[in-house]
Amino acid sequence: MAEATAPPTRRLEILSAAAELFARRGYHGVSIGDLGRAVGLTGPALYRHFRGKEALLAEMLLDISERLLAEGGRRVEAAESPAAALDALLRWHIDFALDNPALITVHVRELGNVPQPQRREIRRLQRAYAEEWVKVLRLIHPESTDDRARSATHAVFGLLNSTPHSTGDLSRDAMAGLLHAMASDALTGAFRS
Amino acid sequence: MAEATAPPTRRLEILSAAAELFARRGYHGVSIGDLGRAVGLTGPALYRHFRGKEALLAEMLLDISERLLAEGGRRVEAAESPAAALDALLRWHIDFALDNPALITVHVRELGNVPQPQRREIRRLQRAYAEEWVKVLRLIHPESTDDRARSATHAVFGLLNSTPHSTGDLSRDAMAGLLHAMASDALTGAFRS
DNA sequence: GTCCGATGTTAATCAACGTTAACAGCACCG
DNA sequence: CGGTGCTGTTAACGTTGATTAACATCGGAC
Repeated sequence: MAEATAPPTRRLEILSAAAELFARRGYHGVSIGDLGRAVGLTGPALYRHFRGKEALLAEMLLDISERLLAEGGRRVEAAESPAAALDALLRWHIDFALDNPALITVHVRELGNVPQPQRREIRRLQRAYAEEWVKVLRLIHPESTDDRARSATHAVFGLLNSTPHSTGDLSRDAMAGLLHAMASDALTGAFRS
Repeated sequence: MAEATAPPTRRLEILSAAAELFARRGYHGVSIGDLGRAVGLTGPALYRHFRGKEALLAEMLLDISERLLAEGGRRVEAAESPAAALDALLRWHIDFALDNPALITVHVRELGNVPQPQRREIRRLQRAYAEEWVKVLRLIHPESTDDRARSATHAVFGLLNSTPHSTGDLSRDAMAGLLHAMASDALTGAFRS
């Protein structure tokens, strides 16, 4: 009873459905059976594609962290000034959050459920991504401190990542503009002594 | 083997420990046994104080929502101008978040695990609290829209509630000041057309 | 045409969990 | 004193869940 189409799309299809379910009900609130059903399979079928539930989550978070860091770093390097770099980071993060609300939610909430070997690596990537922001902020505000820049960065992440909880009152473009304006101003406010 | 002290403190003690555990590992990641152990009891002992695990969570979220709304409303009424009201809301929310990081985390993440009769009530309270912010923002920016004010409010909640994820680089006072500055500026940025 | 690897399925296993039952000590009231 | 709640405990129950085993199908390589 295999589907006519059995491409390597399956893994991605499962990851995508899992992101949605994990975001809505939490990692422990979703069973392997739920996951399978979401893509038209039975639970055990997932073991043909992933080592287990934890491995699935780990791969999901690893992928998100890598994408955030890679593209973030790319845009910073391409920028011609610290201010432009910050703007590029802002736009990248906003686009990612608006395009992948479920991924952002899981990324923020479920790290604690990833087993240790991979948990470390994900944390490393998350930290490296945050440090991109810190680095740029320190170039713009050399008179401040790393600690302040780090706290401001996390606060802005909180602001931008809150998107998934917004019930979509605004259009995507309006929301992107709003978040950009708010985050920009928050970041200048963070360094006004 | 009852403790010498068996005051009604027990309920609060359990709720407090539960908040900490739920915040760290998520509702489904904490067992009744874990909960009991955290206060020096066995799992089944909890049923002397709560109807069940869901009821415990419900009571916790209900209490948080009520406190946020009650004190928020009080401060708004006591304020002499919309600007002062906004400032009061800001300070109240920041104080609450910094003093109760675990509660804030659970409040944001675990609504979905509350069973239906009480879920509705909690949502109602959360909405009412957010509408306090919206109301004040609309007084300050009558030319804007409710939708915009609502989205801005949720974004600011995200910013302020991100505190628990900050690894405490700054002192409490420094953090409070930083959050206040960032949120204030974010909210003016939200309405600059 | 046959064989094989990839991809499914159903049935079985084993642990964990929420909850309830049965029982015990303690404080306090008469 | 004797009883009666209140608050614990341990043992037992039933369910659910992750994982594995055993078995089926299909498409393509030879």
